[in-house]
Order: sequence, then C-alpha cells, then structure tokens
Amino acid sequence: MAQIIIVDDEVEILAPLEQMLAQEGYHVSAFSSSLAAQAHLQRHSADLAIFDIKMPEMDGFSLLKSVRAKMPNLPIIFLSSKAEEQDQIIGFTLGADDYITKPFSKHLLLFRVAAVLRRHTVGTGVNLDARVCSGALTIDQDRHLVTWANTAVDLTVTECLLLLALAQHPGVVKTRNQLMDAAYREAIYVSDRTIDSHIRNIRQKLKAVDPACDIISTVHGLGYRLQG
Amino acid sequence: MAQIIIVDDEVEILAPLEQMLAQEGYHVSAFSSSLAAQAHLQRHSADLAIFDIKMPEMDGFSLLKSVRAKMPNLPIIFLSSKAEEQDQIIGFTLGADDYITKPFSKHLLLFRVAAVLRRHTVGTGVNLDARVCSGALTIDQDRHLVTWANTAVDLTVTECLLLLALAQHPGVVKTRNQLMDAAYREAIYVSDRTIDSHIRNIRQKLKAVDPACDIISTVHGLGYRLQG
DNA sequence: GATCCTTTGTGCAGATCCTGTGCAGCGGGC
DNA sequence: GCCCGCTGCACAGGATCTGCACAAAGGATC
Repeated sequence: MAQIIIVDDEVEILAPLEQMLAQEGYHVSAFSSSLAAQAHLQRHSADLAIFDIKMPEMDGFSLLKSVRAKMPNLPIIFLSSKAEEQDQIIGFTLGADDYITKPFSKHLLLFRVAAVLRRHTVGTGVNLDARVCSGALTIDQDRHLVTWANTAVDLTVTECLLLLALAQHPGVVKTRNQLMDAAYREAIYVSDRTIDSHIRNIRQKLKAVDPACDIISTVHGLGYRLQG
Repeated sequence: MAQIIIVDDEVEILAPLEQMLAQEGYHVSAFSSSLAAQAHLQRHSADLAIFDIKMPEMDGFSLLKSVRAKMPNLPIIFLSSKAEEQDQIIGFTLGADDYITKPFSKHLLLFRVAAVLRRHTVGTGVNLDARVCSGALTIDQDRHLVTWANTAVDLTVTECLLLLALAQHPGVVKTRNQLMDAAYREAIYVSDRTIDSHIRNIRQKLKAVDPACDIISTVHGLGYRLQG
C-alpha cells in the first residue's frame, strides 16, 4: 500500500489525520515538525505528502521546495486553515497537486488522497509489487532503478541482482554461493573474489551518493548481510 | 478510451460524477480545485473537460480561457447550479460545447458526454483506443501519427510499433526480445542489431524535431527504456 | 599480547560482453 | 527501374566482469 507522509504542527489535526489514513490501509508517517519530516524524507521514500502550510520552524512551501530538489515527482497536498486565495496560487505555482482547507471532512480528505494517488500511479505505471524497499534503499526491478535516500544509484545488472538478493532478506547473512545463485540464473561459478569485487563496487557507488551509507556488512567466514 | 478531466469544488458532486464516468470506462481525472486542474493540464492531455462554473479560486470561465491557450480544440462542458441564461450565453460565447444545469440525471450527463465526444472524434477521426501518451510524446496508432511536443515526427511502421511498446510502460526496461514481440505480431526473430538500428533511427528522428529530446535510454545488458 | 593462519579488501589489467554506427543487400510498392 | 524501409554484418569503442597479487583485518591459540 502507498506510503504517505503527513506534517502538521497541530497535534489535534495530525493525530486524527494519521489514524484516518492508517485505517484506510495506508502506511503513514506523521510528523509535527517540518524539520523532522525533512530529515525523514532525506532517508526514506514516500508516495504522497500532505503538508500543513503554516508551521513554526519551516512552512509548508519551504518544505515543498526542499523536498522537490530530491523528489521532483512526489505528489503533495497542502493543508491550510485559512482559505486564502494567495496561498493556493503560491501552492499550485510551486507544483502542489491539491489544496485542502481546514476544517475538512474525512470524506473529502480520503477522496482527494485517493484521487491524487490514482493519478500518479496510473500516470507513471508504478508497479508496487516489483519494488523492494529496505530502509532508505529502494530497488525497482521493472525499471532497473536503485535509489538510496531518494537519490538514484547507477548500478550494473550484476550489482543490482546481488543487492536485490541481500535486500530481499535484510539482516540475513548470505554466503557467496547464495549470492552467485541469485546473480547468475544459470549455475555459473565464479571466484569468491569476484563477489567481493562486486560488493566493493556496490559499496563504492552507495558511498558516492552518501558517504555515511554503510548498509552492507561483512560477516567474517560466512558472507555478507544487509543491515535491516 | 477517452480521457476526461472534471473540476468541481463540491465533492458531493465531483465524487459521484467521477465514479459514474469511470464506470462507463472513461479515464477520469477529478479535481476539486481549478488551480490543481490547471496545473494538471499543463502537463497532461485530455479529450474532454467538464468544469463547474462557480468555484472559489478561479471560476470555470477563467479556467476555460487559460486552458484554451494551450488546447484550443479541447471540448468543454460547463456545469452550473443555477439555470441562468446569462451564464449559458457567456459559456457558449467562450466556446463551450455544452452546458448542463445541476441537478442533472446520470443518464443526461452520460448522453451529453458521449454526444460531445462523438462530435469531436467523428470530426477529427481520432480513435482514442489507439492512442498512447507519455509526457510530450503522443502516439496515435490508427493514424500512424507520432508527435513530440505537438510537432509531428515521421516514423515508419516498425519504428512506431517499437516506440509504442516502450511508451506503453514508461520507465520500465524492455528487452530486445520483448520489443521484437511487440513490433512483429508473429513470432519473427530478428537480430538484436536490427532493434538497435531501429532505435537509432527513432532517436535520430526525434532529435531532428528537438535536439534536446533524449527519452530513450539504453540499459546496458538489458535493453531500452523510455524515460518516465 | 604475540603469533599464525584464514578471510576479506583493493588496485589493476586482461578477457569478455554489449552497444553504436557505417554500410550494403534485399524485397516490396509504384 | 527506382525509392524506401528492413535487416543485419563488421568493426570500433566502451562498459562490465573476472580474478590475480598483495595488503589488511579477523580470529584462534598459546
């Protein structure tokens, strides 16, 4: 199910909103601080964002701008307590997908959320089933697209298959033989050193987009494991 | 099937309207805000628009004017809660195709939608079933017409089929075998090099109309992908 | 802690595989 | 015959894979 991030400094709004969406089966991450939300979005992906406009440290517009840099296609719905036309115009100019004025009915909100999500999944044809996620890591097999904290990582086919084998069972140690089986559909044997080389390249490429990234750990005498 | 965009700030109208049209098999994008709809139409095409007249930020007339600049031939039906003759006159003066007064029956609406679409598709001979769009790219299979940013691109039949296969799932990587299956209805096998040659020609022709166009990307070891 | 053996990391270079491109043969339609 | 599009060969250039040789790290034992 779709991952939704909501940000509103008023807990009286945030809490019921979260519950409402969770009840519908969405996977919700709720934040009462835009800075916390911003930090979260640095490391995790989302399918839809709902931002309040008026917030203490950083308003919804600024949040949108900062998020857009990394996730240009993330659909965003703004919330506003005032029905000020000016705000809506700014919002849509910035690329918002919808705009809801508080107070709003449960019905209205759910309808708009569903509408925005539908437009985006139909429009982009994202197949959620072909996607493997583990923390900040996302592997979309259909698209041959790997992202770390929403930044694309350019992996080769072999690297992608190896990482996928690790990501399918985060935390589980995979021997080099198991990794070979996963990466080479036929029963081809390559040297253990070769697997090491590929792992090195994957680590290097992940480090290139985020120097702090260190999700593949070596288990001495056994193999490799993805931190889960 | 036809793509219809509907805009009405009242969800009690919008939601059932959307459902009703979707049930008939239309591809519907529903917006409760005219600004959101306007933003959407900047990036997506449509075959028919249904606008409410009275809306908070921007009324249906203004929306029509702004849309007309980009899509002069988009048929538009207005909705109005009042049966004011003056509105209808304004509407038709602006180039509306029909005008429906709320409340309306499901039957009436569907009939008028079908009628407007018929007028427009008969007039232009467009078969909506045979059309695929992806961003600035449009492929009309029936008429063997491919356009990039509204500029016609002269592709051969094979090229057109290949591009179509890619455009049906933008962003998804297609192997050369998959592309062969798509371009050659019978199980004909051609060389991988042949697919490359066609891809080269498609790229070249697209570049000819827009040097910046670079939507077909190569995925080493797998195949090709349309940017999505 | 010192030592030794095993395992892993890494620079690098050759082998291998894949793709882009110029070009030519072929065949159908006019 | 001529033109156009389809097909694929040959070759070049690039990307990727593989594993050696050696360095570094880990683990066991004394």
